[in-house]
This record gives sequence, C-alpha cells and structure tokens, in this order.
Amino acid sequence: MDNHDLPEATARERNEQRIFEAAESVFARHGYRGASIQAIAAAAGIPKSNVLYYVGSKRRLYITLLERTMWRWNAMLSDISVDDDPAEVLEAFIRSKMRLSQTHPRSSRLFANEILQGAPFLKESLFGEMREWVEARAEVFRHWAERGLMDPVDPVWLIFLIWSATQHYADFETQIVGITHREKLDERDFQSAGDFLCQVIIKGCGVRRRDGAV
Amino acid sequence: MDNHDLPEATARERNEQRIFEAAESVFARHGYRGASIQAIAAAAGIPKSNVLYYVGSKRRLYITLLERTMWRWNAMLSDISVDDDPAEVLEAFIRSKMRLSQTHPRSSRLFANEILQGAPFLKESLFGEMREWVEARAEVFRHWAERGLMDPVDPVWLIFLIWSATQHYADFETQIVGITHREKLDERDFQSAGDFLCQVIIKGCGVRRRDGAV
DNA sequence: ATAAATCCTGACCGATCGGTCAGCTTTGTA
DNA sequence: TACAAAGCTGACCGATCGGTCAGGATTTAT
Repeated sequence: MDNHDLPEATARERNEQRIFEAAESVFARHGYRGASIQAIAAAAGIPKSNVLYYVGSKRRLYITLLERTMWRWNAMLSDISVDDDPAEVLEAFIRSKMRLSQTHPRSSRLFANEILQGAPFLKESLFGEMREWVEARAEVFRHWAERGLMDPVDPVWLIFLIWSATQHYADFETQIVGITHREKLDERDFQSAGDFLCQVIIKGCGVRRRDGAV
Repeated sequence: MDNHDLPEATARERNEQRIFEAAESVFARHGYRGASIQAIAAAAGIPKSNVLYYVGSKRRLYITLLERTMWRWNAMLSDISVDDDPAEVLEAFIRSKMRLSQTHPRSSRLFANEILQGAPFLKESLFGEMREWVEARAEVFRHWAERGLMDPVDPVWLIFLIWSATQHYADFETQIVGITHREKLDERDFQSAGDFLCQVIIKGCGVRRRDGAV
C-alpha cells in the first residue's frame, strides 16, 4: 500500500530523507567521484548496506539529487512577460536566486560540482530545458531593450551575470567567510548583498525604474 | 648540479611540467578526493610510480598546484592607488580577471573545487593574503565613493561581484557552452562578455568616465 | 673507463571503493 | 496467530586507492 497522501512518514520516506540530505552534503563537498557511500552512510547515521538498500546505487542517488536541484531551479521566474516592469522582474530574478543560495547552498554546490566535472550526468534533455528557459527570458529582455526600457545589453550575458553573482554566495561561501572574518553568512548579509546586486545590475543595464529614479 | 638558470630542460623539469598540467586538469575536474594518481599518470603518459617519484605524494602535488594558482592570482592589480581613475581601474580589474579565466581555466576550476570542499588545504596564511588584497582595494573604492567618483556601494560586495562574474566563464564554461549552442568559448566570446561586464558594472556603480559618458 | 647520482618502473602493500547477498528482524495484513 | 512483505545488516567480492621499494637503466662527473 502506498499512503502517498498521508502525512505519516513511512520508514522508507524517513530514511530516504536522511540519506538525501547526507548525500547532498557529501556530493556538494567532494563531487561525484570524491564522495563515498561510506561517508554518506556515516553522515546519515545509517549502515552502508542500508543506504544501498534504499537508493540502489551511487549513480542513481546522485542523479536523483541532480534532478531535484534542476526541478527547483526551473520553477523560478516561470511567469515573466514582455509587459512586466523590467526593474521589478530583474529584482525578482536576483532576489529569488539569492534566496536559493541562502536556503539551498548545498544544492547549488552539488550543481557547481557537476558542471566542473564537465556535466557528465546532465543529459542533453536537461540542458535543453535550461536553454529554453534562457532563450525565453532573453527574448523578453531584448524586447525591453527595443522599447528603450533598458540598454541594449546582451541578454544572455546578463542572465549569466545574475546566475554567477548570486550563486557565488552559496558556492564560494567558504571564501567569503574566510576573507570577511565572518563565522557564517547570515540573513543580513544576504539582504545587503541582494540590495547591492539589485542596485548595481539594474542601474548598470540602464533600466528606468517606475518611481523615476535612475 | 642544479643548472637552475640554464634554458635546457632537465628530465625532472620536463616531467614535472607534464605532470603539473595533467594533474591540474584532473584535479580541476574531479576535486582532490575524486582525482586519482593513476588518472593523472595516464593523462601525462607516464607510469604511476614515476609520478610519485617526482611529486612525492598526492597531497604535495595538489598543494603545489594550489599555491601556483594563488601566486598567479595575487599578482593581479598590484599597483592600484586612490589617485587612479576609477573607471580605468575597474576596467583593468575586470579585463585581467577575464583574461585569467580565458588563459587558465583549469587553474580557476581547481581553485573553485578547493573552495567547494571547504578550503581544507588553503592555510590561514593564504586566506590572510587574500584578505589583505581585498581590504586594500576596498579601501581605495571607499575613498572614491567619498570623493563622489562613484556610488557608495559596498566595496567588498563589488569585488566579489567581479570575481564571480569573471570566474564564471572559466568554472561554468561547460554550462555556457551547452546552453548557448557553442562548441567552445573563443576570443570573441571573452571579448564581448568582457565588454558587457565592464559596461554594466562601471555604470552600475555610478562611476563617471573621463570622457564624460555615463 | 668507472663510480656516483639520478631516472625509472613492475610488483606489491594495506585500505577503501561500489556493490551483492544470505539471512536476520520488524511491520503489516488477513 | 500466522504468513508475507518490507526493513535491515555483517560479511564478503573484485577493483582501485595512495604509497613503498628493490633493483635495473641511464646519465653525469671524474
């Protein structure tokens, strides 16, 4: 029986949850090859055999986590239109990516590791989804530029700029913390960094804000 | 005898060169744990034992490469002064980081992997060097803001923005190539991306350019 | 020519890798 | 209560890991 809509957590659900969290942590830190099932099992507080009993194989576990990350990612900024306000959309874009960095940093680092490896597990179909995502948004940015609502910057480079600048606070958190004497990045840090990025990027693209400010 | 100033390459120099290049490639792709000496040896076309004969241990090899990267990095933008032109300095900063991404992408990815791991090999002294580098430049940016030469943006966030946006073209090259249908990033891509970043960031910080343009 | 230093490598070491499996315990159902 | 299904795990497999070492091959110095 699958009580898939009952709130009670079965043994399987409970353990898979613990395994996923532990695995995300270890994969994010050491990459696919560098992560060991033993280390994941230890982090989850579960015997190695039990981990394999639930997830089948290292490969399957990794791909599951990767797809989960992609899914979360693609859900972002799903309803953008040419008629929206450019400043509002760019701000929403930056803020939501920044929130992902804050709430799911290990997810972000797992993805970064996959790319550094040369994206061997990212099927063409998944890259295809991202391509469509990018092209759709880029098209909107282009329209805005044509209407004079922002400078005619390359919209694809703009998307990469926002990705990189926001992901940096998840992927390179260790470096930021080490350089700025912090113990960790807190709510205020993400807020102020988000403010900074919104200000610089929106102004840098020559977006005219509704309130008349430049 | 050490012919350390003779141009002839000794067997040691030749082999170390090949090993370093191969190792940088493998470490950049798979991280410290994920890289195997066997794989490095194969990439260098040298028996595993011979690799260990030259470099001593995996740890030592990795640290050597990491220090080499840090050295290259710290040499950047070494002579910045409050009296320099903000736009010129920012442009030089972005261009030189962009050139590093173009000419030493594996170096950049090696470093990215080290940070993702939590920087276990980056001694406090090395982080200290980076901290001094950042604080010195941040101080200059602050002065410029006080003199009204640019907006009063957080100078540390600005440095991280430039780091992340430029490194992205090395660390996430696979993703960029996959999404934009390219085979690889070429000279023109780096040029146009560099142009874009200079334009957006300098304008975004409210830097007044000498020629009067905004 | 010959001794010394360096270069080079196959064989091997214990540890750990991902994964399998027999067989145990616990849970759910009739 | 009884039986099936699911949960669980120690022992084990061949492969690979980082590293050592004896000893042969080659180069260098005298």
